[in-house]
Amino acid sequence: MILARRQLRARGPFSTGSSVLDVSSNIALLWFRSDLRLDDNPALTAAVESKSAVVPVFVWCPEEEQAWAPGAASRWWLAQSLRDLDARLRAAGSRLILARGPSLPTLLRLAEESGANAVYWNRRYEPASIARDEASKRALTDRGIAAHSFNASLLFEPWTITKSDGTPYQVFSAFYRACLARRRPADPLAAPRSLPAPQAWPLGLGIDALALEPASDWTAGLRAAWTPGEAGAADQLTRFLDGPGAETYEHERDRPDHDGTSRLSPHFHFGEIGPRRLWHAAGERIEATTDAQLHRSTDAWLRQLVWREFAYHLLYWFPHTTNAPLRREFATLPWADDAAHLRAWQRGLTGYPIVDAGMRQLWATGWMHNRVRMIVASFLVKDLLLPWQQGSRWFWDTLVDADLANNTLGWQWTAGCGADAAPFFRVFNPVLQGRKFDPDGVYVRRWVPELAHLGRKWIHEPWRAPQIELDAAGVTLGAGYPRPIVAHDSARRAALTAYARIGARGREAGKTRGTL
DNA sequence: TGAAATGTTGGGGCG
DNA sequence: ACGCCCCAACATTTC
Repeated sequence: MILARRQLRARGPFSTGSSVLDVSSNIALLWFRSDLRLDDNPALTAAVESKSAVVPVFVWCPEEEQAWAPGAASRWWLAQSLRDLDARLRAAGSRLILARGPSLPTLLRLAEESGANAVYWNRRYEPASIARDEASKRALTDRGIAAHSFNASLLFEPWTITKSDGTPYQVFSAFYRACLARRRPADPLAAPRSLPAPQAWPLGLGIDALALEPASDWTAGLRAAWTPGEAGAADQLTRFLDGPGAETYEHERDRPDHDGTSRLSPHFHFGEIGPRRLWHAAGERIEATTDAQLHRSTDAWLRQLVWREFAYHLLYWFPHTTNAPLRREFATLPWADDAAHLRAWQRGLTGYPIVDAGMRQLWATGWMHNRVRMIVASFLVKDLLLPWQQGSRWFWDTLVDADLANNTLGWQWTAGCGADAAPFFRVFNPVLQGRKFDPDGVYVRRWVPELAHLGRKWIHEPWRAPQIELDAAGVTLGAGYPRPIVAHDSARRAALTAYARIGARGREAGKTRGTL
């Protein structure tokens, strides 16, 4: 701390930074990855407390994510978030050094240039990241550079929660109970006021050199919808905790026509806010009130937070599930191969208004309401019988909150092929779901302007509307707005038939195993 | 975090 | 008044 203050003073307006008194000459790299915040950042706090000068670095290397390099929307967010992080670091007397990967050689170069003898980072849990980080830790240590890693992004790291026989949980409710039975997560750490700067900064790139943002600017919708960065995350949390949605979250979160969700998912993905901060805020709220509904609502969103933990748990223990079903027998399901159907789904031209509204919200804003994600996912997998991997790939490329663990869990849940998955016979009816969760059609009209003048009675099934109503609303089915690309009732029956065959095979296999 | 099919019940119209 | 039928509303089962 003393060192920090001394250096801050030395970095006054007339200082070049080279006159800093340097006693110990300990220098630490702080390797930012998906923890783009100063608040509750254990690696950052540890680096500062180690009495080292701190060199914050971010290394861009999508190749190391293997098949799952960030998509365009995610890269846009990353660029904004890195700018924000750099600004916050500058306010604390530091700055962010940007570099292009591969990570390990880049860290070694930066360590050499800055004279660092330690690297601090917060752990990631994707299979490729784990392998990369373990190799990096070994290589750094071999070269006499200390490597320290921490947990910033989970309440409970995946290997700390197992059943009594040591195997991972595969059922959410049991996992949830096990989490609640734990000692409560540590309190969040405060952001350091200042970061001790080194005498000289290593060479870094400008953000444009990382080419994160698209060449042609289609990001107006993203910019209108989001404020990436730590302050944006904090604002969003405040809005959510204090806003009218807070006490009614339990039900409001299912209403895409309202604003009842936290909309924190992209902030979470990039680590602009951590789960301990949210857990802590929830705890304070529960202690401060006796309102039963507020309790239930708070429980409901902590439950959502634990779903996120469950997703990381599953990804850690079953890393192949990003591409292949956890329940192997689902690989043999007779999936369709229909490029036109896939394209109609992607573009929001299926003829089912709630599905199309969701897909267009995704395309325009990089985000989709969670209830609608379930509806469009069910439609792709059950109505179109297209492989869930095609859906997860599209979400990956278009979501600003694209997250390997959450995306994998969500799609395997929908397809019924994952841990604690939806039962195969659960097929969402897009008309009923629309009526139930967007009863006035406000959400549909917002994202499907062709239907803007259609009344609430037919808004979720325009193909059944009397011609006179369609004319009055200026809707021309088949031209302005498509007719349904499949009939839901027959599509549903076809899916049940296909899935039932898998079910029979699964039971057969189970019987066989049982007799062995 | 579903929906359809099927079963049950009870009120009211009506002969 | 009574029994029969219809059917809405709700409950249960099934996919």
